[in-house]
Formats: sequence, C-alpha cells, structure tokens
Amino acid sequence: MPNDGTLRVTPQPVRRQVEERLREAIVNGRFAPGEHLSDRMLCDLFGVSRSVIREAVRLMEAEGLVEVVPNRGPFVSYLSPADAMQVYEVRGVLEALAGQGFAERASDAEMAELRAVFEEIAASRAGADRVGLLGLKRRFYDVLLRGCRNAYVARMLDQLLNRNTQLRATTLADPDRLPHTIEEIRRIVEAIERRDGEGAWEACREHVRQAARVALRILNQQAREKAEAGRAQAAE
Amino acid sequence: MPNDGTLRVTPQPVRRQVEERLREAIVNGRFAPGEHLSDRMLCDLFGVSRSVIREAVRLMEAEGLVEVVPNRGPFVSYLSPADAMQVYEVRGVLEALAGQGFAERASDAEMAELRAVFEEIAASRAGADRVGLLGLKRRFYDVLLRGCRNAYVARMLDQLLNRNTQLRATTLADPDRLPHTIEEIRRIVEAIERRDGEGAWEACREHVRQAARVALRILNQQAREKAEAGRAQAAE
DNA sequence: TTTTGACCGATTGTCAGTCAATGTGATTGA
DNA sequence: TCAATCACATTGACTGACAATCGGTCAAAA
Repeated sequence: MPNDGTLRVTPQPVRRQVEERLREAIVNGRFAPGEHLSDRMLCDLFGVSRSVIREAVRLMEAEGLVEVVPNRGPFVSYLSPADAMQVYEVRGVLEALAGQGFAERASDAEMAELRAVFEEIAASRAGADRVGLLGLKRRFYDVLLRGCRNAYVARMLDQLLNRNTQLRATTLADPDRLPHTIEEIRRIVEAIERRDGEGAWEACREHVRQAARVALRILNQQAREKAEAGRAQAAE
Repeated sequence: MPNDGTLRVTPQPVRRQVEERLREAIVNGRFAPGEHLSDRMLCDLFGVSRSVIREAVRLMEAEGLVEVVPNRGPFVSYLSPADAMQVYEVRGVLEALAGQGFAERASDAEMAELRAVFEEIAASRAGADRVGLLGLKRRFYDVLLRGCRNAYVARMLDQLLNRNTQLRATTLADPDRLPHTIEEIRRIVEAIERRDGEGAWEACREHVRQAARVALRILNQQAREKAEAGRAQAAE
C-alpha cells in the first residue's frame, strides 16, 4: 500500500508527537551529549506515560541519537570526530545519489522549488543567523529528498543529517566559507537543471567533501583548545 | 565510549532477544508480506508482555520491515519491484563505500578472513542450497562491514540487506548466474587484497549492478506470470 | 590509609490489568 | 440487494506493581 502523500490525513498518535519533540530536542542540543534521559524525567517533561516514552526512546536508539546502556537507561550520543568523519563519508555518497536521482527523475515543479530554496540561501549574507541558515539548508534537503524518488536514500540521509546537526550549523555559517558553500550548492542546482545526473552526483560529492574539510578543521581546532585548557588546568 | 568488543559482558534483555527473533522471522519469510502482526499473537508466540512486543515492533518499523497503520497495528512490509530497485540503488553506493573502506583500512587478519569466506563461496557449486549460500554471503558481508571501519555504513547496509533477503536468495542461487557471481566477488576480494580502494569501489558497484539486473529480470518474469494467471482467471 | 564488603536508594526491565477510541464484520431492516 | 446499526476485537495509552541491577555510602578489616 504505497502512500501517495496525496491529501492523506493520518491521525497523529501521542507517540508520534513525542518522537518528533524528543528528536528535535536532542538534535537541537537541548539535551547535551552524554546526558542521561531517565524515564521519569521524560515522563514529567512530556506529560505522558512510561510506555510512550520507552517506545519513542527505542526509535531514537535506532536512529543513533541515543545509546541505551542496560539497566541504566538511554544517554544522548556523543559524536566523536571519528564518528563525524564516518558520517561525512556516508553522507557524501548518499547525497550524491540523491542529487543524481533528483536530476534524472524530479518533476519540473520540484526543480523550480529547489531553485527557489537555493535563491533564498544565496540571498543570505555572512552574519546571517546560523539557525536560520540551517533551516534553509534543511528545506533544500527536504525538497531534494522528496524529488530523488528513492525512499531509502531519503530516510537514511535524513537520519545522517540529524545526526550531525550541531556540526553542520557550525560549518554552514563559517563566515568566510559561506560564499564557497553557496557556490557549491549553485553547481548542484545547475547540474540538476541540466538534467545532468553525473554532474549532480559530482557536485554533491564535492559539496560534502568541502563540508567535511571545514568540519575537520573545526574539530581539530576544538581539540587543540581542549588540550590547551587541559594544560592550563594541569599547570594550575 | 568505544566498545572494544573485548571481553565485554553485556546483559541481554528479553527485548533484545525478541527483536532478533522477530527480525529473523520476518526476514526469513516466516511471516508473509502483508501479514498482520497483532499484539496478542506475538505475545503468545514469544511468551512476553505487550510492552516488550510493542517496543520490538517499533524497531522493526524503524528498519522498514513492518508498516504500522494507526489503530490497526503492524503489517509485514511488501517489497514492490520499484522498492527493490531503490534498495539496489542505495546498496550499490553503500557497498562500494564499504568495499573501499575495507580495502583502505581493514587489518590483514580481517583481509584473510574475507578471503577465507570467499573461498567457501567459490567452492559452492550450482545446485547448492539457497539458504546455505545466502548464509555464506551474509558472513562475507559481516566481515566486510566489520572491517570497513564505518559504523554508519555498516548499520545502513545491514538494514538494506535484511530488507530484500528473499530476493537476494533468489538471485544469488540462480544456477547459470552463480559462476558470474563468484567471479564478481573474486574481483572485489582481489582489489581489496591489492589495497586498491578505487578498484574495490568499482568491483562492488559492478557486483550490485549485476545483482540488480538479475533481480529485475526475475521480478519482470514474476509480473508476467502474475498477469498470465490474472488473464487465465479472468477467462475462466 | 586503603581495601573490602554489605547495605540502601534509585532506576530500569517487565508484567498484568484497565479504559477509551477505532475499525471490522455481522446482523438487521427496508 | 443494499444500507444502517450494533457487537466484538484490537489498538493506543495509562497505571500500579515487583524483581533485578546499578551507583554510592559507610563501616569494618587488613
């Protein structure tokens, strides 16, 4: 029974809402990595029973947003630099596949929609608020994933994007990186508008490669700062 | 906290066992696609309470093995031909990435292990039982995914392989296809042993491409037979 | 002083039972 | 035959309960 997505009204069980809210809270960093998400606490927070919470947490676990240690409950996952690099590696190929699929299969309307979102991104200047920019980029991906006609790519890439949102927010808004970012996205959009699957593939891979490069730089810098702080504390 | 996998003893909650068994049952076709997996039925079957069942089902849903329709419960997912093609598309790039990662990062011991499993596969002749061959191939992937040093690729590819196990069992054991299959895998292993990431990438992509081709042929044939049966029934 | 061992509170894992809402199927009536 | 209605089954969600386990505290022993 394929869901056409047409006018289909589906009831929103409490569980779904909790899932969304919880995912959002974790992704947006409202719960810090390593934080313990105890049952009771979440019950109080969302005002629902334990069963609902537990089922939602199970989903977060499947998505990799939390790690459940037996008899201690779920903890918000850390994203180590090594993890981040792995994520970028996978994102690269999945995003490329999505781009190619979009170029080859999306409707003209979807293509126009993608272009529209891109123009919004291109209009943002350095100093734009990180969260707003991230939201725009998110919309870009939403359109891309919808138009690529591959539900599996869409789901997996969606999870990956959630997985490293914090890092993306940082790299995306890097002020002297923004023009390059926009240029990379422009190449994606242009290849897509030429219906050039191969070109879209390459442009997407390149885009993620650059993002990974910036992310790596930031992570290294953070590591340096941390080491610095460690030394300072040791000297004290 | 990276799990080194060394001597670490982890308790196995009932839920985990139910998850595994349920996944296995669905993957192996013990539950037919479209079948309704009602709470009570599963409770009786596994001898556990509803909460455990519901949490396990939630996982199966996240993995795409079941679809839950509100107020009616979970149903075993169908894999339409279109779905299958999408799966192969994603499998292609993920498997290629895994192969490349393995070639570049696996230990020599892991490489030897991969070679060993391959030799077992190569030793199997046409007429070998499907399930046995599928098991071997599964072990091949297990080694590959462990050695590719990318947990995200591993998890996602694992899910995809589960998703279309039935179809894989059919294509893998296609008698006049088996020699070609073995040859394709040989190329993967050889590229890996040369530490040739690029070559491993290509060999993996090609392998999946061929698998998809065979699968498509089989699906078309099934569709024809179905149409035939439909006409026969209509004429009756 | 350090280590060992036992105890205690808190949390998780699991269960059983309840209740409302919804969907299914059968019965009934026109 | 078809439509409306009603009873039943199932899901969604909640609650209370209990055993198992974990982390920490604290006293006794080496």
